[in-house]
Amino acid sequence: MREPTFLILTALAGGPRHGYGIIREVTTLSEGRVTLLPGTLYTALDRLTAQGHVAHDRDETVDGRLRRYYRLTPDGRRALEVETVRLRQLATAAETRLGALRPRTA
Amino acid sequence: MREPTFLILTALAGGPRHGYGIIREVTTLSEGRVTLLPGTLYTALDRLTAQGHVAHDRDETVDGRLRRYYRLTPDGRRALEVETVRLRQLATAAETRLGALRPRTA
DNA sequence: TGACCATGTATCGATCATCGACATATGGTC
DNA sequence: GACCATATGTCGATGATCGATACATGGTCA
Repeated sequence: MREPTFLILTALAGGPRHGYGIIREVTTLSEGRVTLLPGTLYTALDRLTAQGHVAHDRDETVDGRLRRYYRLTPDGRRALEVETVRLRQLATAAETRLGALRPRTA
Repeated sequence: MREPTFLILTALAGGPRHGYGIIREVTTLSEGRVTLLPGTLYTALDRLTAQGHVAHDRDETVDGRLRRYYRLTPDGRRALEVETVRLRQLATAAETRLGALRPRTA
């Protein structure tokens, strides 16, 4: 799973959101580092829906504009949990090796 | 940066290694989860060398077999550090949202 | 009035790291 | 003689992401 997909699932872990809302949430939770492109988001949502990680929630119309909401499925939540553990293990493994060769300054 | 590339840099953060040594080291540090394929490893090493993240270290011949060693450059070390921080931030962001909706059992 | 921006969903070709299979060679074991 | 571990390398296919584009609404600003 790549970063944009991970961030989409993370955004939905905070509750159902519509596409554009996911884009803004991902910008926020990545601290401005990642700006989701429409092409990435909507193809990812289609793929995640087909995989059962995400489900269509409801449609709303606000000010004449459609909002299509998505939510994380129990399956998607599990996938995100597994992925989170993986990322933490990777970070720890790298930190161990980086730290071993570079003694602390203080 | 994707997982195989990250693991290659992490393996080299422990000191210079030759290709096959990297494959075994990656298997170890990923706890058996990732087995690097030759196609992934050697194209990645070429790419990382061109990017300046990795450099050719030395060649050895052991039992009639060539060993081509690579090492992490200061640039590669910095890239790995940046990437590690990124992974940790991603994991933390996800854990916050996962935890918020699923109260602790104890 | 017209330009521009934020909101909102959607498609499509290009890019590029990885995958999977294959090639080639040596040395040891069964 | 077959097979496996060691060791480096190429090549076509796959697939998520990128970048551009399209289209529609409502608000602001000149």
